[in-house]
Amino acid sequence: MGTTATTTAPSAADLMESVAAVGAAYFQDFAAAAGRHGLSSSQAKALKAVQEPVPMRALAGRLGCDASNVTGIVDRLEALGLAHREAAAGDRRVKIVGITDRGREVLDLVRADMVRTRDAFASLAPEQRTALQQLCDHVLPLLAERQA
Amino acid sequence: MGTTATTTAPSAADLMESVAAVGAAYFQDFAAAAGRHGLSSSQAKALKAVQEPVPMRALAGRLGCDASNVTGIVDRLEALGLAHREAAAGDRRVKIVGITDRGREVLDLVRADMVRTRDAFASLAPEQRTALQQLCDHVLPLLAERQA
DNA sequence: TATTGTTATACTCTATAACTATA
DNA sequence: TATAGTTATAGAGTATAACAATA
Repeated sequence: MGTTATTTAPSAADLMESVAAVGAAYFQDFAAAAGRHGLSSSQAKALKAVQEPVPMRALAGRLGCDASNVTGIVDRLEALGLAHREAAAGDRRVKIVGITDRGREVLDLVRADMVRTRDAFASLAPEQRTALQQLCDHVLPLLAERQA
Repeated sequence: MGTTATTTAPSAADLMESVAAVGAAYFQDFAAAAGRHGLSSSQAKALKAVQEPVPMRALAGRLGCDASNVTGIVDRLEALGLAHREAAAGDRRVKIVGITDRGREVLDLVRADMVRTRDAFASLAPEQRTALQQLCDHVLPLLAERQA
């Protein structure tokens, strides 16, 4: 147990299960925190995605859903005073979605409210945090390859 | 760059962002693979959760949703011939959900179809896979603490 | 013609509350 | 009375197809 060589490396399939479990737990915490501040997880995800202004179409891409959904999601964020739409300068077809000051506040509250997640990662030693960050950085571009 | 000491360890907050990105990419791949086999991501998640028989109530707990939702989800899985309900032996109120042979087949097909994810994790060296597995094992019980 | 955003439609997921049948 | 599962209802997310305005 003291040496790393005694353990057999897990298969990619086993690793997928563990990462799935971590991802699921993360999103459960995220959704719960968002809910405590009156947001669905889709709304909170969208709010995160518009911290810099983004056209509706591009937002759909970031959220991984059809463009037609984004209309409703942004409608509700706008009704809550958390986001706003502006006509684009160059092309009058496109609308740019931005976050309001209140939106930024709520987003910070949601982040601050993810206690379980923060505690879990804070419990890692600095070298472990660095290692995990590097693993994420390695894996992410491969995972996020623009799918068909 | 050759020594680990030159890099400052990332904060818990930064790590959360990276892990969120990995988790989101994973679930996008999962949902796409499920969709190619005619399942919504909730249905696929439920199918994974009933590989060993589970009472309806417990399934709701695993899926992190209200018990009333599970009725519809299992209805649809049953209509597809992928799951089945049985009355419990001891308590006639509870129904046990199980997976069918066809359900297992479809689940395997979905897993096999997650090409991006498998490739991403397969690209890690054995020591990296071991390290990631250990980090998941450390973090998961803290993340998954039964929330209120 | 092609593209952006929207609308219309239909289905799924979701929670809340009320109901039933057991316990 | 308490619990397991269901049903009823309403709101939100989702994709597809069709549409208006603009390019």
